[in-house]
Amino acid sequence: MSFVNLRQLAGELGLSSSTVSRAMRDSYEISTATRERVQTVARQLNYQPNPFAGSLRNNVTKTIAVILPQLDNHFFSLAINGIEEVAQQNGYHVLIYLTHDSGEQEKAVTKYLTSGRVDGILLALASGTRGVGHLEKLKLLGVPIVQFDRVSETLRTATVTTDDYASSYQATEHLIKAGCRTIAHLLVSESLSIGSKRLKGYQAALEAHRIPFDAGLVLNGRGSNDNNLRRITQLLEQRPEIDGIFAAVERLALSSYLACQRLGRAIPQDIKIVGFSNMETASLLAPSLTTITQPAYAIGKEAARILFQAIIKHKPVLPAHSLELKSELIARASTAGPLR
Amino acid sequence: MSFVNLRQLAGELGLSSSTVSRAMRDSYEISTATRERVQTVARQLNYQPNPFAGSLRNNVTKTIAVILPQLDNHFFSLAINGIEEVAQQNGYHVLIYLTHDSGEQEKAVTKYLTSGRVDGILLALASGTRGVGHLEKLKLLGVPIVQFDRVSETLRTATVTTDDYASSYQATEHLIKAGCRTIAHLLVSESLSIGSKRLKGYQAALEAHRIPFDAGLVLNGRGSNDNNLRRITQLLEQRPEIDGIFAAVERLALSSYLACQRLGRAIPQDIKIVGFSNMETASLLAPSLTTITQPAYAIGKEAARILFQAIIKHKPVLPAHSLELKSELIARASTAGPLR
DNA sequence: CTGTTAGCGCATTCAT
DNA sequence: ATGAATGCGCTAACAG
Repeated sequence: MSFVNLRQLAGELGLSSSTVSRAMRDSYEISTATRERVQTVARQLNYQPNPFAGSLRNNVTKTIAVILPQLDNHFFSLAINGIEEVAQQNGYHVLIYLTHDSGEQEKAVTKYLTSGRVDGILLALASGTRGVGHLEKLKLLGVPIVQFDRVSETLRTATVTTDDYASSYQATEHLIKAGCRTIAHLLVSESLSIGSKRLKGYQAALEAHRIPFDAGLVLNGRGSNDNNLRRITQLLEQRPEIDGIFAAVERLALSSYLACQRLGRAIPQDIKIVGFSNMETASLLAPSLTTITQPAYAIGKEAARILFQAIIKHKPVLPAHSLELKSELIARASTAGPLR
Repeated sequence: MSFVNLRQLAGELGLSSSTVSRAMRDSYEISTATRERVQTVARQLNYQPNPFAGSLRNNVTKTIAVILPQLDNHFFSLAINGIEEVAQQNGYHVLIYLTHDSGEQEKAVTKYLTSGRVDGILLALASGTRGVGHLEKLKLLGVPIVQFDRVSETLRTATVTTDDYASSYQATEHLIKAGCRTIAHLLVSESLSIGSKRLKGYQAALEAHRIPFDAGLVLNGRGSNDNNLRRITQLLEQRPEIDGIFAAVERLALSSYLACQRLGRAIPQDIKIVGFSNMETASLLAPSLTTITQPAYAIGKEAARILFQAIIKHKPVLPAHSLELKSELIARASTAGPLR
């Protein structure tokens, strides 16, 4: 597909292909004169080395894979921005795979990758994943993996996460201090690390403030947004004493916001909401929504950075390289101008 | 990197590598017995063909590239969802590149791709792009390109877009019929196809309703969100007679929404806003915001589909294959419950 | 400093 | 129906 290959270029120059190869790679054993001549002609002929020949030869693909549940989520969009930037800096290419939170799809994707297609993997676990055998296999094959945000506890790799426990504790405490006594928790899949950690932070804050934990206030937000909206509305109707909501992910925060609007529950006078959200504008559009914002961009960057260090140094990514970044609780003083 | 290659597998089976190769590809000249034996053992040994050897041999990469301005935008996130789905269906891998709307970055990316790294390209043009020479070169090399959403008029390829002109006309007319007489237009880069088409739709609607066009009401929304917010606020202060806003992209719609809030302009009583937005929840969070929603997911799917047809049939992607999909104007009856 | 040669893993002739 | 030989484009070991 390239117009000209190494041999043709060498022919044009009256040199052997190995000399040209070396000249192109700035080898020390090539005279400056020939190197420059080679590179000039290469540019003229628009020579581009075939990346697959190189990969075949060197077992280096200059490519990483990013495996994600979805993209309809601000966290992941921002994370990819960070990943892609670091990848470009390192001269790497980024393959993207979406699992739609299905364990099966995740397995299928990892299977593609057992062929040595990539030098490393960045992974945010699907909520539908049960075992991690497919990932262990990849590790065994020597493919470095760095997990971010949604990580498996059993798979021993470096991880980049946020302070899920601490920020959830803080969020719940924020509600308690604002006077809430009956606080619902909208959960992501419990099998997900972020799910259980955020739940634990919520429970711990309740306990610290001597509020009994009530499992009936915990709603597992699976399924479509519409479905969640319905179920949240139901919960709020059944338990009218609820005066606070802590939502563990963006879409549940928004759904609960809508549910309150529809039920005519004034926010934040009548009921208060705190939710994880990385949508820059969400907290602005919904001024009464207090948000926990994760440094999504930084998480992507750091995860990629850790991965590249492992790739370049040919060292495994150890759990010890893990990082936990801080989220930010943004409590808006709902001071927006008149609306409606 | 794979544990076992074709030769080793052949050795294990007591066959030649060529037989095994044929058996794996279901060649007709292999007995059913051996074929099944081969495939069983291959599965047991977890044989995965080296994709680069295949690419080198066949000039087929099973990979496409998606080049985008950003990802901090709902349209592109959704589009990728569609693209990735179609790619998976066709057994293809997806490389992603972000240009951050810089023409230079776009050039750099296309340069990578002149090496035959991909079988085809899906492109949403950077607003910073001036010439399309870099893309012409790719076309010349025989790499099929399908443009979507932000397309160049000069580069002759298939495009997948929405009815930018018609929906902008409709949006503007919606405002006029709602009683607006002084309608501001918040524009994306004029050099972008979507920019000029949406502007023209706006102008045509004004003209049809005998409202003179006033260039002072057109604001070119470049730069950061904060910067845009400031400039929009300024415009609204300088021209208090403005009673309608038509925003050509999501982030400008949100910024204008915020600007109105801050200035204490009641929406929609005092001032009405219509904006392009693909954020499912935006129009819900901001019930008084009327939105034009593009079928982003479908656009991604269609663009990918057109590309794969070209790739599979080894035919060029002609402009004749272009598609224009319909957007949807969602005028919310602002019936949300009490808020604040 | 430069050329010759071999081999990465696979698919595909061409033989048998 | 199967095997032997060749080459895709490149790099590196081994000469000189």
